[in-house]
Amino acid sequence: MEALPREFYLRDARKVARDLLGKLLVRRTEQGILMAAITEVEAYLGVEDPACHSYGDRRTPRTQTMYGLGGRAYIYLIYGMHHLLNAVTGEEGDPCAVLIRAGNPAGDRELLAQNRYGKPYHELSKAQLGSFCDGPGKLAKAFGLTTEQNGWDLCDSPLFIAEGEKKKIQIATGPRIGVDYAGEAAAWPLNYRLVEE
DNA sequence: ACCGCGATGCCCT
DNA sequence: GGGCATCGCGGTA
Repeated sequence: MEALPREFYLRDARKVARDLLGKLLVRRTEQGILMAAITEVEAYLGVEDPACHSYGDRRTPRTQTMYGLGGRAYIYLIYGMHHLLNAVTGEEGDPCAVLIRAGNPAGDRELLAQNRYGKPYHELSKAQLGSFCDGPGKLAKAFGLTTEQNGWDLCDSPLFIAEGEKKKIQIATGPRIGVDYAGEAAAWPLNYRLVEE
């Protein structure tokens, strides 16, 4: 399993977002490997996007990672308790990113289950099985991600994104979630999700 | 099913 | 000191 190359990320965030659907998010740990197929993402378009943390060229300690070269992981804490994972896109100095909002667990689920619910996979309820990684906070939790991994290079670290199943997919777009404060920009069709067949 | 709300800490003004 | 790229619970149907 191989990480997507740097060039994948050095493009418009909207293109990267679409192309991330169906790809495999992977984390290697000493205990094993964690995987999920990406099913929902959102593009954040940098200094001219009122919903983006870097809107208006806000260079702060938090947004520093977004200003770096595309392909790094931008992870931050929200609401005092949830971590959110983004892939930085574009060239250095162009602070855009794609938020990974949801995925389907893949491969061995044991480590994901342990991180997410503190229980072995076979003890999970039906409801728990169905809401494993269906939100950005849940996904980060299942993968054990915190600000400790902020800045990790998705092209050269144990956290990366790999090619998924090659099959035809259908993509639905919509408004971005939870950014009403951004006014009209919240309605920009920058949320992308896989349509279930 | 859907709705409302509280949790909780860090960032930025 | 205000607000946040969320989640899960407990209420009402």
